[in-house]
Amino acid sequence: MTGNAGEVAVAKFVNSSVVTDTAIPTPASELPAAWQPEQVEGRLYRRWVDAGYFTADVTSDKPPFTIVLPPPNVTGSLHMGHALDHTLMDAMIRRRRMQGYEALWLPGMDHAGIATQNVVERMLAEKEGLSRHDLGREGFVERVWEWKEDYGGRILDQMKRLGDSVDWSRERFTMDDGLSRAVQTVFKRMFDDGLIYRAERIINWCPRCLTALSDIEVDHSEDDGELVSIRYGDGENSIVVATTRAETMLGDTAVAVHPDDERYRHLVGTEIELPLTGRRIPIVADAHVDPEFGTGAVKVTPAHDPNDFEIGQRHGLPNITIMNERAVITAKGPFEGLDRFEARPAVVAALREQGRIVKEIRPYKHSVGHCSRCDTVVEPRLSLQWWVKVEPLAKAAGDAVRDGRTKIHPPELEKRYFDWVDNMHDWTISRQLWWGHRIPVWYGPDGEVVCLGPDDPEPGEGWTRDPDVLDTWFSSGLWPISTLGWPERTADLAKFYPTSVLCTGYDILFFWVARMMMFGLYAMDGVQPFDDLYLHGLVRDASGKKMSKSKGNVIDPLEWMERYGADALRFTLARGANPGSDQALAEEWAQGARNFCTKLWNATRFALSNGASTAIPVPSRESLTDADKWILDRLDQTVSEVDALFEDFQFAKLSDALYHFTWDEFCDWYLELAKVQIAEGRVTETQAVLGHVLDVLLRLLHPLIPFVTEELWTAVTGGESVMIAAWPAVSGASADAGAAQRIEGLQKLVTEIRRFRSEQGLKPGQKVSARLSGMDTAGLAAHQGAVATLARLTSPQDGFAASAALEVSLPGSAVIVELDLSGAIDIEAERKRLTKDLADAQKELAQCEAKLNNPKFTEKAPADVVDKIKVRREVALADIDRINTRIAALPAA
RNA sequence: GGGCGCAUAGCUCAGCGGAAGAGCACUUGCCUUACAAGCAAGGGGUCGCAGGUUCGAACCCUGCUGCGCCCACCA
Repeated sequence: MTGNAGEVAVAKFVNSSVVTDTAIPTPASELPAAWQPEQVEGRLYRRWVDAGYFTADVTSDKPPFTIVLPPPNVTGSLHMGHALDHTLMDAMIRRRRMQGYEALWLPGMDHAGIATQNVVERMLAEKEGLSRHDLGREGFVERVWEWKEDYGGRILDQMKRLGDSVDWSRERFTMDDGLSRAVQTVFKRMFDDGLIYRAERIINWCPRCLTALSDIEVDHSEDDGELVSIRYGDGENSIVVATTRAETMLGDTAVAVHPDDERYRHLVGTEIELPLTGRRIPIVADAHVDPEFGTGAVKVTPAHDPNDFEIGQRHGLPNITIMNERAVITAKGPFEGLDRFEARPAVVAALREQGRIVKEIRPYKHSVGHCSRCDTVVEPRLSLQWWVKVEPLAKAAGDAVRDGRTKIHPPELEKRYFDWVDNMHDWTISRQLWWGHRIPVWYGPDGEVVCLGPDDPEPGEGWTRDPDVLDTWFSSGLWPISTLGWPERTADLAKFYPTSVLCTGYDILFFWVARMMMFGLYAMDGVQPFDDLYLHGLVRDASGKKMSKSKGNVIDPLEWMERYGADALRFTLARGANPGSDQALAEEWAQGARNFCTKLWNATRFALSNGASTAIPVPSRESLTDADKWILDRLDQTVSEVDALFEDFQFAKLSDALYHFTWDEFCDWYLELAKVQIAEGRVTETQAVLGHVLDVLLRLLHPLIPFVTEELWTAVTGGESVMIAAWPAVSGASADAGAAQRIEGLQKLVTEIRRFRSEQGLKPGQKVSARLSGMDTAGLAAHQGAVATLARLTSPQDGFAASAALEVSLPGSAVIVELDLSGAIDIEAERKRLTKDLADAQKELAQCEAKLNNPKFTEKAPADVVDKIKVRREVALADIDRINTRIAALPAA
């Protein structure tokens, strides 16, 4: 029965029935009466770290299994999303480690450009009244590093609370020397390959952060605004345009209409006067204009709108910038110096005074972009920035998934991935910040532009370096390769790349995952950065709403860990993790998981107090009882089920399988049957089976709930650590169907008797005298004692007088239970019970007959289905017969 | 404007062509010598609505309704 995995754990005891002086299992009395995680978790975690269990050995011959931790922001702290993410990764890593892989889980942090710069700027302003400009670039960056040392990375300590078995010896930071080297190297290579270029275009600009933003750093929301229709020009040749941003009309350089629009055909090519400015602007025809929308005429502001910019390019229009970087109007005239939101009503008022406002819709709901870091309304701005030409990179990223080198789980999300990589725009990578990787480009006195690699000497006098830094996602995108030492061909890179699984929430598929794919494939000559991409859902509150600070429904994982333990939090999250779908989280769930840990604790403690031990060899199969064989077979089935579910990233289902095996089968039935076996004198054999089942079960549970299993497993086996024990393997023994059927029969019999007792109002503890017949034919002769104990029956004595009886139908037979209740039974309760059973049986019969009387069913349905229905009909008929007999035997009311 | 997903027990969710399931909540009885963070027994669902395919539909198809999410350059 013991698989090869089990033998590792048991090996040191097998040859001695007498426990020797080496590794004596902890006596049960030494386990505290209750599982108190807060007193144990920290100690266990330190022991694991000190023992070096988390450290991956690059020189080992074991096959590699690698996960890189999605680097949390240096400013961040652990939230439920991390807790879920980390729980799943840790479970995978721990299992692989136990399976004999060289498992590497690589941790680290992201420097989080804008977020960190904002945090430090705010702190400087509050504490010292200083702006970053007061300190200057170098001084400020120095202060950010100081901040990072003092306050950054709190999340790393919080990860230890969760039990993350990450390799701390390999911890990285996106701004450390090695990773900066990787950034500069890849930048230079892409620059040389023409994949990075500089261009003046309309970008998303945050007037508060004063930097460019990429498309994904902009959040869109439906906001209340206004739609104002303005008449340009006068008389016959006037034209009406509509806008939500009236202030931008100061920068208009044309009005556009659709080329096929009859209404305006005569105006195309003419000029019209732009109000308030006196400038004359052309009317152009452009297919981009939707003739159905509004008046079918559009004002064109090339310097302040991406569409207008394109129209401007097509028609050679000038770009007139009318705002500065803080979105303050710079156009000469009465509006100069006004903020864009002050200028808007002012412009409208001025136009109204001239009678040029034709229509005003207010409020007008439309989509408005906001800075994802500070929520300021983004301003499209014409500016010179650095770009990544994504087309070839994105194509490779798509192909890696298309040809199966990287598999996405769940596959439903593939489409989203393809939609993204197949339609990606070029990526703005320059940021007007100080905190980040500075762009390695220098400008010479005569307009030269030079990109340098990390080992190139810097140019001398007269050259200046580009002041901008790179988008944070640029360095995050390199994470799977840079953390392993790229661009050096390190041993780590050779052994651990490509990484095995990338595990993260589907919400950052585009932000991060697509970028890692592009960079990984590019830098590693077409080798994908990960084999499997597992995307889990988001953690929501109890009613399924997204957690957010403003809603006040954020749950702090640390609080739950304090209240219920890290294992309980982990089990709760794993149990809710169905692939691709979000999970709701209520505190009761965590209580349930805590209860599960307690149950496991008590069961193990009880087994140990009865001498459960892995030091005793499990008896040969022939000498096992039905109960032993049943629980060992079920354990075996659970091992293969859990394994298959792990391979398929089905964390909710495997958690559920383990929960039910532990509670419903091992605790509720096997432990009770084991008590009987021990009482009947079958001591060492039962102790061996108990020890073995616990050994395997605790190893199976360890990836999910590492702390409690470590504490219990070392007590049961005397082994060093369950972390380094072998992962359970299927035994290979074929399951004993007969034993399983007999145990199921026993369960049904006991449950029916308990039900009868409950309905008769008998106290659970009260013993009842009873006579069982038909046990032999049912194959339950050996289980007489167990049934009696579990159903609280005593043998009939002299003077036994059956006052009630029930029949329990089992496959192929029935057991009759006659009970002496020493007095009147509750006839009405009994009648009610039998009537309900009768109704159930009759309903069953009716369903079967309806099918069997339908010739189409008997002709077309497969034979095995028809046979099954026939058997069900026979059982129902027999049940009805028995129940009717019982009802007839009841005294009249 | 496109695309995707979801509607199953009071709540949160599995099941996705052959007897309606789990956890929590609920009812009843129990401190029965591992566990009251527990034990035992029990109640509860015409599987969103309307059609269709099939011997058979929660499950497949069509339409509808109601939610949710993603993408997009709707002035």
